[in-house]
Formats: sequence, structure tokens, C-alpha cells
Amino acid sequence: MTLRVYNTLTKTKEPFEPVTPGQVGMYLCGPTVYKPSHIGHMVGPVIFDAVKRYLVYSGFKVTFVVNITDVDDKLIKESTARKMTMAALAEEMTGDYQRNLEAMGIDTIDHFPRATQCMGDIVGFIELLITKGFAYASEGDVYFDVARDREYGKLSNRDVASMQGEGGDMAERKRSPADFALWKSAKPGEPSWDSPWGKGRPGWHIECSAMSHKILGETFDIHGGGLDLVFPHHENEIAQSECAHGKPQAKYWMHNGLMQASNEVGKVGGRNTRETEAGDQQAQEAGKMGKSKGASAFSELLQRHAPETIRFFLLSTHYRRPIDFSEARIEEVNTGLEQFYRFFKRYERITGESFYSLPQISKRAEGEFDAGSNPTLAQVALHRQHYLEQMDDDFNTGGAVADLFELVRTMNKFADDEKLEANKPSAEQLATLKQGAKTLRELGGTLGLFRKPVEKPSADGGGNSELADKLMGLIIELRASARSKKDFATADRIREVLTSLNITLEDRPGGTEWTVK
RNA sequence: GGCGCCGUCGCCAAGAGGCUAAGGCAGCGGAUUGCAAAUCCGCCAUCGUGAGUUCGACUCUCACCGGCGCCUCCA
Repeated sequence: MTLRVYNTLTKTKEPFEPVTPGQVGMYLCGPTVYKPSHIGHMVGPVIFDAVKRYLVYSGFKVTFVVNITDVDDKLIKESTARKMTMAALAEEMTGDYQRNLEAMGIDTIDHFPRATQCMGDIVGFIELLITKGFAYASEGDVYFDVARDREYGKLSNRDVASMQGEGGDMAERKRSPADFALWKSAKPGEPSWDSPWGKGRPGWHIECSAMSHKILGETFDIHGGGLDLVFPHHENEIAQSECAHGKPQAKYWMHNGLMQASNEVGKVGGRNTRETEAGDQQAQEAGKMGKSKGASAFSELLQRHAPETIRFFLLSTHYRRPIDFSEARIEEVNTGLEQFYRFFKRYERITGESFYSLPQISKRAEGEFDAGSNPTLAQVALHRQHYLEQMDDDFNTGGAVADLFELVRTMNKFADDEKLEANKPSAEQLATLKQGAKTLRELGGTLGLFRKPVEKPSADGGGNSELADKLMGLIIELRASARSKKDFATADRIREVLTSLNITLEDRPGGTEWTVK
């Protein structure tokens, strides 16, 4: 089995072979930190977090870089509007972004370079491009000379001649409308850095070329980002980096699909429409998600849904597909997820040990096991193998998740058939159950799932849980005594009232369990 | 106008030139249960439309219809 990856550059799936055997350098375009993150900002990090986990699991040593773009026209505009410095705004929003990543359990990122902390590298990079004749200074600005790059357009399959380019007030300083800014001269009052061309700031794309080069070198393995970045951002990055170094910037370009508002056009957090006919402009806008509504802060979303649910939601479809965002969908996915949690509890009831105390297998080879003539384990092995095949095929997380469900079903059936909850399980039965659970933990781990118990985001949780435990213990005791006297009217009355309070009772061989919905 | 993506069960969503077209949610029937809940078993699609290529297509080609993205610093 070999890992295959879809490469936007070649538009095909290719066998994955890193530049340096065994080592992988991976760069993901991070956010421009001018507003709080919304769900769309988490798509890439969650996906590439899973990609890294799977690569590590497959035996690679991975360096994962996510940049922070903390200097940009949008930052200037927003900080001016909020009457604060650009640096303070960037600091605030970077904090928000990183808190969200942390909440989502994304702890695989090794470097978070910030554009403002790499100014020397950026300026040096631009100088190199000028020296090599690929860029020119013009009235304090510096532009990339697109005409000099014969390969320009290869990623997005574009023809330079037909390019419209940026218009606006920079037009007359450029040789060609398709040229893009590497350095922008500062207007009075704007934040700026010194450079050979005067005070100014970097253009949009150069920081990624400079920072990826600084940390990962001239040619690294995976460059990721949202599909919307293919043009112009990644096209321009390729132009800058490859003209500067004379070699490929990245071997594989991976692009994830964008989050879209369900039922509506437009994507979360995106700008509104391009110009359309005046006539249907109205209609179009009406169908679009209100920017504010759909793109609500991610931190708010976290108050309604567990991070693992959001992760599962994002990974339950193939990464290159667009995802329709809707909270109803997230809820639906959560219903499916709960099947796993119920199994974890069941596992604990039977073995007396937490599912989460099982060893977390982090290498593929270590997860292999001999099923012998055990039919349940044979099933487990089969699903494990199928899961890995799915993941090997361009990280098909959507297809892989199906095997996770199959795994749970297999183990539930085993527990049912062998009546593990009613009788004392034998050592052999326990071993089988553990192997199944271990495999589930192993495979889920490659997606960053099932790593630790979920904490429910419910508003009323936490606080008086000790009191609740004691009260429920008493109630369940009273109901049990009623049941033992065949007083089902009382027993059912208790359960009905609890149900109306969103508390579910489950009578099991070992006693009654309660859960809050 | 240019470049590209998508249209699979009620909803979401894998997939693939011939093998039973995964899985989740919802629904129906059954086992289990004092009754439930949970779990298990079973049922539930011929793949937007039309034409072509082929021994054979849902999977390839073309056209059409429908939805979407980028071409203006949005992950």
C-alpha cells in the first residue's frame, strides 16, 4: 500500500514520495489576522492536522508550519476603524486564532511564523528577485515582473495575456497589469518598515515565499491551503519562490474545499458578490448568507458544539469537496458520534477500565495484530485494513469514517452475542474486546479523534454535578426498589418525569445509568 | 467571456468500466426489555437528462439542464 496524494499542480493523484526520504515539510497558509476566526478558518488546520497525524502514523517525520499574516491592508483598515495599532489588532486576533486551534485539539503545528517577525527575510527575498531580474522597483513600490516568468500560470492554468490584474491607483506604476506588488510604499501614518526602496510593507504573497523558505527550505513537500488561494496567492508564491531559487517550491500542492452556507450561495466569511447585473443583484444578495450570521465567530460555535463534533463534521467528507455549513448538519453528525461514546462507556462497564486509558498506538506497524481464528478479530482486521486503504488514497477521511462505524458495530455485536455485560467475561473475551477498542482508538487517533473524553459544551454542565450525581443516585435507588416490588407505575412515572427533564435512564444488567441530553 | 468543480437512497456522503453502489442521519419490521433506552438483525437507491465509445458504463467522451468556485489581498 502506498500513499497517494492529489496534486493541484498536475491535477492527478501521485504516489507520495517526499524530497528527503522519511521527512516531510508541510506549509499551510494561515489567516490574515484582522478579525476573529470563523469556522472557515478551521477547515484547513483540521484537515492538515489529520494529514500530519496520518503521515506521522505512516512513519514520516513531519514539520508542519502555519503562518500568520499580521501585516496587510485589511489589518490597517480594521485597526484604523477600531482606533488601535495594527500590532495590537494582530496580537488580539492571533490570540483568538490560536485559542481556537487549541480548543480544537490541533497541537501538531510546529511553527507559527509571523510576517512582521520575518521582515529581514522578506526584504532579502525581494532583493534577490530584483537582482535576478524578476522584479523591479517603481516609485517606492516593488513589483514582480510576470512577463519574465515563463511558467507563470501553471498552477491555476491561466494565461498571462488574458489576465486582468489589479487595477486601481497602482496601475501606472506597473509595467503590466498582471504584475503584483512585492513591496508597497507606506502612505503617511501607515505602519511601515525600512527597506532599500523606502518605508513600506510587504505585498500579500511574498511573506509566504519568504517564511516557507526560511523554515522548510527551497523545495519542501506539501503546500496546503483553501481552494480560493490557488489564484492569485499560490500562483504568485510559486512565481516568486521558483524564480528566486530556480527550483520547485513545493512538490505537492493540496487544496481543501471551502465552507459554504447551506442552502445559500457564497461561502462563509467571503466577500459578497462580484458585480452582477443590476437586476439580479438583489436576488443574489437575498440568497447569500448574511455575512455576519454565517461567519459568526468560531468561539461562539464552540459554545454550542463540542470540538470533537466539529472535527468529525469537517472530516466526514473528502477534504477537496466543499462543505455546506449548517448547525443542523453538525447536530446530525453528533448523533452519529455518540454511537462511539456509548460504546466507550460500554467498554468501561465491561472491563472496568476507561477506553481512554488504552494505549494510543501512533505507528502503523505497531497496530498490526494476529486475528488467529477469532472471527470478530478477523472483522476488526478487515475494517482496519480498509480504513488504511481509504486514508492512503488521498486522505479519504469520509470513506475511512465508515470503517470506524463498522468497527463499533462489530464490537457491539460481539458484546451482545457473548453477553459480556450480564456474565463475567473470560480473559479471552476481554482480550478480544480490548483489541477491537484499541484498534478503534488507533484509527480514530489518525484523525485526531477519541484522544480524550469529551467535555460537553452545555451551558448548565459542570457546576453542581456532584449534587446532581447524589440526587440521581437517590432517585435511581428509589426507582429500583419500586421495580423490585413490581411497582412499575411508580418506576415509569419517575422515568417519564426525568425524560421531560432531558434525562434518559437506561436499565442494564449492572444497574441503571443516566445521561443528560 | 476565461479556468475549474459538482449533480449517487427522504437528508448528508464514499465509490467505481463487469464483483452485494460504503457509512451516517431519518424511517419501517423483528430480537432483547416488565415497559423503555441502548444494542443487534433485517428492509429501504440503478447513480441529473440525452447521445456516443465498449462485449459491458453509474463510472470514459460529447451535448444539454441544474448548482457552485476563482478570474478584485477570502482559509
